[in-house]
Amino acid sequence: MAKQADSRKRSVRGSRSGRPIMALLDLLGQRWTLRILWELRDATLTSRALRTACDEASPTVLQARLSELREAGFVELGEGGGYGLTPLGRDLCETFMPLHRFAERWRSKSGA
Amino acid sequence: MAKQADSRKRSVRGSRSGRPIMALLDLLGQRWTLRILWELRDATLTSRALRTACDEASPTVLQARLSELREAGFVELGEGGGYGLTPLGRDLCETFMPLHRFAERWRSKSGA
DNA sequence: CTCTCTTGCTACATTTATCGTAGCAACATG
DNA sequence: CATGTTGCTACGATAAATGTAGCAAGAGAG
Repeated sequence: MAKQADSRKRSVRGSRSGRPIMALLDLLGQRWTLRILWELRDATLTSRALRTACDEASPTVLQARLSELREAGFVELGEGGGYGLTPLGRDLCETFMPLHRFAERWRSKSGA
Repeated sequence: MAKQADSRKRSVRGSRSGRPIMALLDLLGQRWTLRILWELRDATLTSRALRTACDEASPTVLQARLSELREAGFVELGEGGGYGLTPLGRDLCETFMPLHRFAERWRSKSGA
């Protein structure tokens, strides 16, 4: 039940414009994808630990996302078990790490 | 049919951890949210122009996302019509603008 | 006023994605 | 052998997205 051969060319769903930014936006715009990358940002987690970290999300989606992220080359399954970011995945994580700071600023805008 | 009073406190769905980064990740992790922000990054678009830009996504979801993004304070509807980014929204866009560069690098990793 | 075109926005039936529970085989420890 | 991990999957129930159609309000033309 292989999902797709290459998520860099054949985009995740919807917009198949060919532009890599769209494929990336599509991939990240799926539920739990951003969250998974975030939780893996500085730790290697087993599938079950990841599930716990992700608010007990259903393993069905988690596995699906994990497969896509592995295909994309962002996440890998270590030999002794446990998921972790690849160098490329870590690079991607760095890219939207400023989101954390922004989120704090965002709350203070009107949330109290 | 107001969705929620404040997406900074009452998270979009699923994970209600209270941490603003989670609320933000949840909001951005919904279909079309990232895309909408991206398409609005340097242009004010009417709802229909946005729909065209977003690969003819259904107006139902687009309106829903637009409402959420307006509540979040990222997007606003101009007086003469047309959606645009607020200063805060522009700020958020800047945050993941490096994603574009990353996407290009990503493709070149093994895509050809 | 009427006809036309655009704006933002919505209804509703169909399709797709996600949830939640349960369970599998493989491997290890005792 | 039993117990407890690991990654991963099946499947019915529920929530979300799609696609088509259409609404009221406003602007401009005749």
